[in-house]
Amino acid sequence: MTPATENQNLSRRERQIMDAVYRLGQASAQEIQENIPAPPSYSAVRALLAILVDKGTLKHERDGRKYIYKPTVSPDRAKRSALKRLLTTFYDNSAEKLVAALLDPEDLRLGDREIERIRALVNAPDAEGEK
Amino acid sequence: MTPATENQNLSRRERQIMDAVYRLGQASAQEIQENIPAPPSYSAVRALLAILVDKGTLKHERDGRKYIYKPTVSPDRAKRSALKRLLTTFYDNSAEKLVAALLDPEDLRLGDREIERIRALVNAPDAEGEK
DNA sequence: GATTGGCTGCTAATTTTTCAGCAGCAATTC
DNA sequence: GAATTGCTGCTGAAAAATTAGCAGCCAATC
Repeated sequence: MTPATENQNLSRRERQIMDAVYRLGQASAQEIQENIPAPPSYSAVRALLAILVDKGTLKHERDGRKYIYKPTVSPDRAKRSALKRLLTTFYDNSAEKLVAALLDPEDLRLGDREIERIRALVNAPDAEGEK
Repeated sequence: MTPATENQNLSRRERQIMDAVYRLGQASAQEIQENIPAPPSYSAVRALLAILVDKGTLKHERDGRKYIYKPTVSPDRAKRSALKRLLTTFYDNSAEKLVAALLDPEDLRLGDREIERIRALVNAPDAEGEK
């Protein structure tokens, strides 16, 4: 009876919608539609949203006359879960490999600033007391 | 005309199978079945595999009498793509935030060893020449 | 107070996904 | 050389996902 932490069982469209919501933090049906690659009709989006609310992965609040949708799982938990999944699927559960990829200019092009900030982060004496 | 880099259009089962293949590097139908959470019948797995080969996201090679399945997209490209997706969906496109999450003991519990290696990696003078 | 705009809830139908079963084939075992 | 084992290819059917359309409601506008 795992709660909504179960991301695995979402359909393609459902997943797209969840991604959009996570990206936006929260959003109206219309905003969500605008944030999906090749979006279906507005009405289809709303149908999917209703399904997701029913499944318990999204909740909605009234904002004036419209609904604003938010994930039921806290962004933090969702991030953590996605990060772990990435690690196990692609990086052999090695944080080191992931960081290496992050630094690899073939992969991403980080600015010197960003690298500097990462360096500071990692070198901080309390690399575990943080947050 | 993006090639098989397009991960987005896979169904739930297809996605599960691809994840298993990426995790394993390469695998037989049977191994794949064993690596899926609540797997369908062997025969269903093979049906899905055939679809994926047809879609061009997997290729197979004979190994003796059986097939070994591999992604058509190189693991490197797949990793990069997944990493970027994680960044944009959950970390606001900030590598720094991602590293912070990596170091956060709430998220992962990295060993001191691992942290040390990451530190070395980041501090390497050629934080961009690295491969 | 009638009209318009933007949103909801619901429904039915099409399309896609998912599944299991069957026949065939080659190697291995007896 | 017959039987067994483990795999492939194919097919039809059930289940799930995806879609668009319609009616209703509330508030703002004229």
